Amino acid sequence: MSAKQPTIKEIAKRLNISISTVSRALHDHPSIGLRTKTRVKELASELMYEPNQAAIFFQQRKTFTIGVILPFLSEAFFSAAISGIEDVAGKNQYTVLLGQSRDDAEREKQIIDTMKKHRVDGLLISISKHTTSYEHFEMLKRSGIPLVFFDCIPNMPDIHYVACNMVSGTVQATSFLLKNGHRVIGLINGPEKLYASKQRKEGYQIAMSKHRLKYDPSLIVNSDLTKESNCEATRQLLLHKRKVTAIVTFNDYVALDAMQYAHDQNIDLNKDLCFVSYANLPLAQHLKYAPMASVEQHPYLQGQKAAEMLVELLGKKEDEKETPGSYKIIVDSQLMVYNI
Amino acid sequence: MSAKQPTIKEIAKRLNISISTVSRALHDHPSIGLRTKTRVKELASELMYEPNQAAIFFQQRKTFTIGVILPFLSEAFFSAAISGIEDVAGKNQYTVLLGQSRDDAEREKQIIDTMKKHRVDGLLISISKHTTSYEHFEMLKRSGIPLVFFDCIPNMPDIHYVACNMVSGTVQATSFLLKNGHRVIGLINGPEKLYASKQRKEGYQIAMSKHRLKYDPSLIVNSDLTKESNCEATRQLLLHKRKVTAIVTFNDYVALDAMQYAHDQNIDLNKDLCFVSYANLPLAQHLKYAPMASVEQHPYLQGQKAAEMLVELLGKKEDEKETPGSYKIIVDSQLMVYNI
DNA sequence: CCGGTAAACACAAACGTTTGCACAAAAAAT
DNA sequence: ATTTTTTGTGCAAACGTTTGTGTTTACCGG
Repeated sequence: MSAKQPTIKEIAKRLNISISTVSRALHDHPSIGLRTKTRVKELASELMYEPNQAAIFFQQRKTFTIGVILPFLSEAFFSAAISGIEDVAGKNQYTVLLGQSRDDAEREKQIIDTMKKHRVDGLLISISKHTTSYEHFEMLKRSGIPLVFFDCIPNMPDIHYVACNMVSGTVQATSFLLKNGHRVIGLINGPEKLYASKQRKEGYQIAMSKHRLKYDPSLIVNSDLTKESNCEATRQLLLHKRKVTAIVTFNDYVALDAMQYAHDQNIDLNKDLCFVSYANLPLAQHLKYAPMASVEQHPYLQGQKAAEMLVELLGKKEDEKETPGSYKIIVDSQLMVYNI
Repeated sequence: MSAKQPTIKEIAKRLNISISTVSRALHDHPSIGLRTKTRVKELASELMYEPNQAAIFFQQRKTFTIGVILPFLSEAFFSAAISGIEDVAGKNQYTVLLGQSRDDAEREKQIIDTMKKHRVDGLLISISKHTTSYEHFEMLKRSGIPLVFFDCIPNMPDIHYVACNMVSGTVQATSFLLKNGHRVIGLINGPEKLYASKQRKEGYQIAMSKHRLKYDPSLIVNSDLTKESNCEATRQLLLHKRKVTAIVTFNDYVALDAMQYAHDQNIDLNKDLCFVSYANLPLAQHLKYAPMASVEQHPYLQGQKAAEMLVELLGKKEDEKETPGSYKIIVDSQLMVYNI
């Protein structure tokens, strides 16, 4: 059946010309006569010749492959982000190698190894929330593999990244509640050490001071984002000495747990207790209890930007001169208010 | 900085031995003395030598890469499936190249081309719902690239695939409603030509005849799965001359639209009108109106099985002898009843 | 008619690895 | 002491391309 793939050599032999001539003919090299060019091209398409990319990758020391490592594709944010990545990758002749870390630092490291083995040209990473050591990232940098972080970025100097401005998003979210008359607003934040958590906290504080309200640290509770932890955090806020009338949650999933918990405590949602969160889940309209508003983080856009950045880095790699600076892009977040 | 990757040649030179010896030493070839073996290995790890996979891929005519093409990662089903795929791929030293067809036949074809260019060893495909021509699949087969379909499979002879038995799932779903006293049950099905639709229809009929009820074709309506179409289908069923008290829907997303529409018509859900569907969305518990039950299709398992099948095919490829038969695996579906 | 130039092509090296085969030295068998 | 076997290495080809540097032929102006 499948007569093994014809090679450039085969074509050369049949046409009684040299391999190099065939190669150049196929690439429209100027130093090849029109006659031979057409002869070569005709035979090539007749034999259904396709260049052996493996050989080319090898020869050019480039695989035209970019690795993408992220925690979970099941999170809407990431599946949207990877679509953005895929699109710009495809436009630039790159293809994407996928790896899910499942929020496991060990797995993440392992995936990085595999990707390195596979000689990806560059890497796009949203780090797992349990990644504490950045050794493997440094290692990659040392091997000269360009790295662009997105969404969840490590606390390292001189890295390229695109992230979302969660500060402004949180200011918007909190201000929205303040404008609606709420004065005692809780914040269920993520793990304390997470950069994303810091930003939310900062945004919360800014919004408060903007409205000349004094910042009450006890209104912020941290959750490790498990269902239990989310409920516990909600419980704490509900038990707060001041009557909390609104809560900003780390993301929509946290909001769901919190709202369910509150509902189970016979609290009238979106009346006695309002929620605002992050992510803008696509199913929001179908949810039993949806938050009043959610901060859109434009995952597709972030994916696009990150991929574009990487492609650019890969391009300039040829110039050999590494510009010492690092690229940073901050995508603005945006509060989406639901009218239910 | 990054002194360019050390090669096997470099090691050979430093140790004053031949390249082949180094290669064999690193592979624990029996014909290499213990002394040299350790010497080689020590220097290798000292230089942080890593084999150039690109060269190896080229040399072995194998990339240890499998391509995965599916419609949308944003659908929970597929993100679960790809996790299964990734897991078994990783266990077998394969890595996965991703492509989303977005239910666009043209895109699908293009992705296949790219993957072929990248010389993937094999392909895992869930075809787009708009794919009508199977020419590109045939072409792949002719080039000797093993192909395994999963979930959404084309109507072609001699293909390898793993799919879910939607017939039995539908029998279960319909029987569940019948047992709960419903007698006039509607079915909002997908596009008529889809294999998945045929199976659901068949299951519906079987359940009916099992319960000695006569099959009423007008109780089955087709939808193209857009929101409008879903609502229109619901409308038709609600206007049916017989009073429909339960509806089986093509999947959870259809159910959501249908339930919303019904609710807007002031119908008391899960009382005057019950729903059962497919997919078992993870967010089901948080939904405003969830179906009473949903058929679980075990996407992770399907992904696993499909990947395992492909890996096996890739393994036996070496024996060159193509066994003419084709592999088929049918995963059983299972009705999950929610207790709300 | 000669030197020069341009056009069209061929040669060969290189990319890094694996692997069949040949070969030497040492060990074992005769 | 000679032959055979074992053990350890080296040589070189092969995988399919690209590309720098020759080499040939033909044409041109002078």
